[in-house]
Amino acid sequence: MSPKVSKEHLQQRRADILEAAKRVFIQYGYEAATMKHVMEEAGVSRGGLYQYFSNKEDLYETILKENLSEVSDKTKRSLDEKTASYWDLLLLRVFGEDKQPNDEMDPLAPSNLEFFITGRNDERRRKYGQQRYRKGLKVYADVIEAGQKSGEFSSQYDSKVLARTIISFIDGLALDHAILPEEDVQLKDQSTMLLEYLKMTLNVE
Amino acid sequence: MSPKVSKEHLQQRRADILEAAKRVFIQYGYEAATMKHVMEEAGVSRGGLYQYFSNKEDLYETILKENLSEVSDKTKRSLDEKTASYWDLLLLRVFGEDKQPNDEMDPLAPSNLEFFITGRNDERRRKYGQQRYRKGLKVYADVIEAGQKSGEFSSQYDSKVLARTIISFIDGLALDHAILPEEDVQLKDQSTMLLEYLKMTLNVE
DNA sequence: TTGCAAAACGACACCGGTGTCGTTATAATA
DNA sequence: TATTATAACGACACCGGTGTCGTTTTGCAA
Repeated sequence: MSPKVSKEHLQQRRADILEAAKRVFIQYGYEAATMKHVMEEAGVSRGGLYQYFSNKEDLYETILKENLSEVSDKTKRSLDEKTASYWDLLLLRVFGEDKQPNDEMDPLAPSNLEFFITGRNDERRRKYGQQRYRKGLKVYADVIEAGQKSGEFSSQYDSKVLARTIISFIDGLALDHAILPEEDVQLKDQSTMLLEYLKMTLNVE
Repeated sequence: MSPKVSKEHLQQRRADILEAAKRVFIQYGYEAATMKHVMEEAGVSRGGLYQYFSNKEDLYETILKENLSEVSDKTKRSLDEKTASYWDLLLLRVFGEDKQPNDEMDPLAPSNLEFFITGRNDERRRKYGQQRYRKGLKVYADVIEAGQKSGEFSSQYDSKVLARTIISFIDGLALDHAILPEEDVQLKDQSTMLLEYLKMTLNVE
């Protein structure tokens, strides 16, 4: 398809592989996914794949990196510009675009948890995870702190503690729904509980 | 040590292996732990180990089984006998013996999460996890429901949804602290947030 | 159209973990 | 003390996944 350079083709191929890999990780999870799965899904050979990514870890971290930005960046930007209430900002960060409890969840969330928890004893992976987490944490903490300073939110809880707790809460929900079927309790129900929690701890509405 | 039967020696050996395995799983986590680690930690040969447990999964599920009971059983029993307030019962279940936020955590918790999340695509493992989870859920739901019926707890939230949310919350904390260092936010701080959450949703104190 | 750089290929060797099985060692029993 | 059932042993074959590397293919440029 693209021997001897061409940059565009090269990037396209890379993007294709990344897309395929993402699908594979969503389907199998991080541990169970193999490079062979990715090869087949992307329609590329072993050698071809390794030309772009040196191993599964590299591949996954690339996906993580490119996925991180979206909502988080948007929240950060909005915070700087202060285009909405802090409460709206927080809802945006927590629930995404529709800003309210919903049934959707980042399909990569389970794999992410898997990636970080299985990597907790690996120096490199742990450092990477922590760094990443801190960034995410900061977004929450900043919004909360700003909201508290403005008087929009109650200041009864420490912004950092609250931020970390909210993230734990969210991760817990993702974990729970990765393992368990919906049955009588829907993800939406629990998202609503999370919303209630936010209202209570920030004393909003 | 114990050729030709003796039942006691046999059970002792089995118990020793189980103890060793537990240590190994705590240290390495489920995925990274190998039967070799267990062999070495238990001071038993490959063949010896396989005499007692047919594989890692078997080994781990046995540990899970024997660890499950403790607090959960105690709570269940207390509930039947109604020896304490439902609030006390709930605290016992959530925080363990001292019934208040603390810095400790089941050292196996991270491995457990790992075990269940990596097993989510395996028919057997998933079924097993779900069944186990349901049991745990029921303990919470029963306490909450009883407390609500007695008027001790507010009934504004559905007991099942609340139970599942509490468990998610707890698992989220365990996950968070398996991956992240304590830094400025301590596990105890977040346990306190959990306690607050319980008070708010059940309208206690 | 021809030459070439390098993208794509896939066979291969390697590795670590697994579970088995024939052998050896030993505690109970008579 | 001899016998024996079987616990314990550890070498081995196997397997699936990984990453490499020599070969082939192919798009661009002269």
